[in-house]
Amino acid sequence: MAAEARSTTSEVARADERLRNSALTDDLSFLLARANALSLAAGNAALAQQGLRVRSYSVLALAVDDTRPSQRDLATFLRLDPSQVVALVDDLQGRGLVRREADPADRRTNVVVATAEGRALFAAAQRAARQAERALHDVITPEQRRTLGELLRLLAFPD
Amino acid sequence: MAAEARSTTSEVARADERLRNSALTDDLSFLLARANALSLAAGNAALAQQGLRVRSYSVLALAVDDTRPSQRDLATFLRLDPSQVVALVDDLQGRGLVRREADPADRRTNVVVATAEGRALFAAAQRAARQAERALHDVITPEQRRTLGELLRLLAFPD
DNA sequence: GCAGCATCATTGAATTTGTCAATGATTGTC
DNA sequence: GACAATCATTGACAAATTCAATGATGCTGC
Repeated sequence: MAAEARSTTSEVARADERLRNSALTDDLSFLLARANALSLAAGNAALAQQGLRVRSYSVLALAVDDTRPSQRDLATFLRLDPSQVVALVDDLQGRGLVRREADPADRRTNVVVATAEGRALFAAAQRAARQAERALHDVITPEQRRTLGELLRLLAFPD
Repeated sequence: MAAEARSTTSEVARADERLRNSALTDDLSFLLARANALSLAAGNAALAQQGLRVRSYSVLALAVDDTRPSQRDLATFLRLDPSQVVALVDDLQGRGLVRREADPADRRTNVVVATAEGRALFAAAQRAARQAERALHDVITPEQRRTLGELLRLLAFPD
């Protein structure tokens, strides 16, 4: 019979309930971190079928655009160390998804561009990513999604 | 004498500008990730003076509350692997900031509670964290901050 | 022109974070 | 009282983060 165990489903739920009333829950940073963790997990799961992770997907996305970013540009924009970009581009290039092209204007830099295969894979990956994102975000209305995007953009790109 | 180099300040800014118009910028997941990266960096910097990181700060925050969470509760709530919680609590306990207490109702679990020192340190850390957060978030109005909090809560705790 | 400083990509190392499997102690179930 | 499940813990490994050093190239000022 034992005293009511705290590990019962209802008890665990109650513990979670209690924690949700903690001070942390008013902390934008915490909410940001938790929402991001969920989003990242869902994204990685959705992209796994294309052999991508959120990281490499982001690099590929920028390579697919006609922006011709240098590796430095990618590092700055994605908030990565330049050495991480080397590894990411190495991987994508090794799979024939992107190319490093010489920049005629500056021979120090590599411009990263997607190959045809890269574009094709990205198209499929984007569909998977969008679907996963939609599933995650259908707890809020499209209107709220727009608002959220605007607010996050302000935080993510404070000028 | 050399064609206009792309590494000029204005050129880098232009590259960044171009990237900001990329498809990624419409991606809530990406914005979430970037905003979180900034927030995390600022948080860790602010908490460094107390010898804390965002991680350990979060654990301490929940231990300071009178919620008496088990380590499993902390893992679930913070989306950490239970083994990570072990390391975090080990560290905090080693510094005398928290205690593991036996749960009379279930001898398998440890309840994590803050010591007096832990509470004192947390108070200082919270001030530092709030100040850093304020600096980060003063690009949006208090009203927007409230809205953002509500929306993030929906994403972070989808029930 | 060229000397000195800055920037880019790259390598390598150290640290932190994320993920998983296995284990002993305990608990709940039947 | 046997059996499955849960908790904390350990250990191993992959991924991500951070930092310093380096060779090639570009820029600045003289």
